[in-house]
Amino acid sequence: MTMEGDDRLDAPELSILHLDMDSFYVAVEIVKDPTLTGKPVVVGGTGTRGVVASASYEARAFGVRSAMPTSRARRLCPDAIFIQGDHSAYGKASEQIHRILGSVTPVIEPIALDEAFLDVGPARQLFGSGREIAWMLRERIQAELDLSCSVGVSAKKLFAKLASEDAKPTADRTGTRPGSGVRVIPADEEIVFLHGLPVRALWGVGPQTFERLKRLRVATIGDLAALRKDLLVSTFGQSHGTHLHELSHGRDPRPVLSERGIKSISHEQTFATDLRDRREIDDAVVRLADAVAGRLRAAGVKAGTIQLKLRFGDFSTITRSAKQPVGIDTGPGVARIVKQMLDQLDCDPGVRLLGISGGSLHEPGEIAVQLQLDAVGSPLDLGSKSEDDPASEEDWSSVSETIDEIRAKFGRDSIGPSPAVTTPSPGRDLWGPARAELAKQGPEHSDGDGG
DNA sequence: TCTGGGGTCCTCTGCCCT
DNA sequence: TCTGAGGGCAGAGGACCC
Repeated sequence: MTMEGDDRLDAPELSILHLDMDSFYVAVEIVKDPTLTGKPVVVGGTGTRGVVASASYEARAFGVRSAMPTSRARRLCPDAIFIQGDHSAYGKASEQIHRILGSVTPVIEPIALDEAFLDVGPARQLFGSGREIAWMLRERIQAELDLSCSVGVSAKKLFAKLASEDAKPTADRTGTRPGSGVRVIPADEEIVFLHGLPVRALWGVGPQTFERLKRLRVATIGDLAALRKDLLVSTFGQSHGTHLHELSHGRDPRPVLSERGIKSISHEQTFATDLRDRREIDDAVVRLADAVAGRLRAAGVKAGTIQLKLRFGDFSTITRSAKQPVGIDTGPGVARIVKQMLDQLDCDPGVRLLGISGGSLHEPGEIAVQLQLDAVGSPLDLGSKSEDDPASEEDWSSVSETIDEIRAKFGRDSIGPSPAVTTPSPGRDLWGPARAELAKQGPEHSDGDGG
């Protein structure tokens, strides 16, 4: 089905697809409640400190954007319908989307719940050109899930990503306009397309880099390409400078990677009001540690490093991390390490956000324990076990297994350390302080399925 | 205007060792 | 024994992505 007179759009090298769902969270909410169709809808934290996770195009027409504080979104669009969000529903929709994608190619690189790169090179014989596969996927997702997406097609990830953005619907003060749905960028159009775009469109140019580029009088990617590589390297460092230089010239050799192992697992929570009482902070530590540990066990890994993140009332943020002699995957183990780090810090200014992350992940037994000649009094000295001894992690492991079994049967919040039971443990279905506010209302509002 | 949550990667800095 | 240079490593923080 080649478009007449333009075989370039079906060239065999155009096999990299970037699929991006259109205002995904809102779209899923509309499937759940079709009466929301055509209305300004905002998904995100509904508390005083939340931000917008996704906005319908009707809301975007009022200037509402992702990552915008919800308080501002409310001012811009007072009539918008604000929804806390239901991450489990988004996860299920994402699984269904990936099932459809997987029926076409096994080479899928998930970027987020609503976004993925695909290499459809091997699928061309069965399903046609990259452009034809893009339309087919788009139509199937619309027909089977009632969700809309935009697809970019190119020979490189860089252009596939920019093309999907170009194919998206748009919204501004003058109203909303549908996008093309699929955009193909053939090889001979790459540079013209690229150099006309604002430099902010480039992958890796965030607010900070954008400000520094502005000072170099760079507005478009074409302007960036005109700069010498050594200037970019001296301004942004070897890695980032080279990256910008290469991308600005359309060079992007990155393959679509279907296997991307997780490197860390984290949970963080912004509190409705800053915490000053150490007991309240410890309760939050226990909840977050329990959530992180649960996910570590679910992933079948242990953490070799535990990281603590604190954001204070003035928005200043610090991190502390501690390497562990033994892999950690239990809530009490994680909590003990974090509390030790907290003991060294001054929380008096008030803790706005607390985060816990497990890194240096490895399978149980993969690494292990760092051998020490002087084992007596070391973490390996099992003869001197105590609450604060990392070796007691072993004791908690069997308890944690039992907890996991009970949760599998009766729900996530059916059992856990007391702060995690009375307050829903952080999950992925609420944003921001709204969760904490909900938690304050009592256990009957727990988002688990009870027990 | 007032800034979420989850994750990755990079740079800088300080410490330790040779 | 002391000192400085340089490499390796880990911790902390920043920037970016969705």
